[in-house]
Amino acid sequence: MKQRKKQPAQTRQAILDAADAEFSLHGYCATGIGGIVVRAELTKGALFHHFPDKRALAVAWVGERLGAGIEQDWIAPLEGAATLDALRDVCRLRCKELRADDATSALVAVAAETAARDEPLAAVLEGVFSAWRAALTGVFERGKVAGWIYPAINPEAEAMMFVAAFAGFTVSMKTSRTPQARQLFLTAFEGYLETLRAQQG
Amino acid sequence: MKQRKKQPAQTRQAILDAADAEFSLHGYCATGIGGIVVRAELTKGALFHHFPDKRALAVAWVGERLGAGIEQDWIAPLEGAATLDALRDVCRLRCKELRADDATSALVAVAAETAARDEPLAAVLEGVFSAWRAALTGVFERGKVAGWIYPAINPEAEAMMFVAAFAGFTVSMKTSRTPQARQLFLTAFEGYLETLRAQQG
DNA sequence: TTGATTCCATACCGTTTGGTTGGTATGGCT
DNA sequence: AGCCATACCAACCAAACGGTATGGAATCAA
Repeated sequence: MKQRKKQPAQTRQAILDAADAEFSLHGYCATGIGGIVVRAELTKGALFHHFPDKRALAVAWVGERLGAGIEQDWIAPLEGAATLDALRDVCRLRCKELRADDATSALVAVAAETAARDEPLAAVLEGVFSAWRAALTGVFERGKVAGWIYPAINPEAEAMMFVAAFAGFTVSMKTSRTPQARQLFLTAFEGYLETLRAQQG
Repeated sequence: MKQRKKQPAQTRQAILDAADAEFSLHGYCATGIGGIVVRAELTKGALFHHFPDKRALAVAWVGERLGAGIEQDWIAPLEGAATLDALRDVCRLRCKELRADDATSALVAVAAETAARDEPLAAVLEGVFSAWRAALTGVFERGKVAGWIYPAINPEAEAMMFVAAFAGFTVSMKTSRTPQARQLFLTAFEGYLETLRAQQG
């Protein structure tokens, strides 16, 4: 299998890898181009060859990496959820494994930081958020049809609430680093999920 | 009433006024000292006379201004809440009047941006958040005693969930500027509040 | 009045920032 | 072979950043 010493797409991915790490760690504004190229073991010339400016790099990062992260962490696992217990298990896992540099955490952090004043960034962020919400809307709709979700639930509104609650949780986890906060949230969140369950007989 | 041409405390408040506007608008990192002193119609000399550095200014802003904002918007109104309907009305008002530069929004935004890597800032942020949660914990506890909150509710956990949901909502409002998002969230959030109500008879 | 101290403005400094420039090496194509 | 676009690097740049040094006006203690 003969190929070039270096596929240009490889370099682009290496830049996105480094950008992912740096943005997830420091947020958008506090991340410097210099830090990214050092981590990628490249130069600014390489970076600005693949991306016109810092904002475009961030847009690509959100769309490709954070989007993929949400897809992997939330959308794919939820696709097979056919009971409320399955949904609850996904939430437990996401809650327990949540780290400050998770895709979910980074998504919320960069949205809170930039979405209010950067329209192209807000647009791509909204795309990822709406995909996340759409997956949950689908779960609730299917659950209503299958009879394991309370029929009076508004799927879209409930997805909005679900995502907001989890997004806020990622922020809370950054301020109070005590492990109690995680357990406290999970307790109430599981209670909330139970209220979505269809009543028996 | 004789007094100095200018009370030093007045200047300090003017700086905090300007810092409040700038930080609420641009976040922590993207806000420059220059922008603050221009808005305050002062100079760097005045600012650095009252605050040792940018971080200390931010700490004072969070503790004094955001703390007061949360106190005014959430804690004081909740003090008199003696029914679930009263709690719901406070939530409706906060939801409807929420703007991107609200104290609540700014608190969440700056927490998401800085709390993970700035410990003193995280500490004062946690103070404001925990005061907010404590007010809700008190409401739930009082409601349980008075019999208008479902007895099985864990007040602390529920306060955690409540604050997380509302915090996430402030972020969602920045990405999707459509008015539907606001209504959608409020719908589900009121539904959530109803699940806290004590069952009749 | 005098001396010390608080308060604030002007001017400046070193560093870092995002971004550019000129040039070179690579590999595909004819 | 010869050519040319792509991919990348090293060096550089103006601007903005947070922060400082200095000096003077106002105020207070004596």
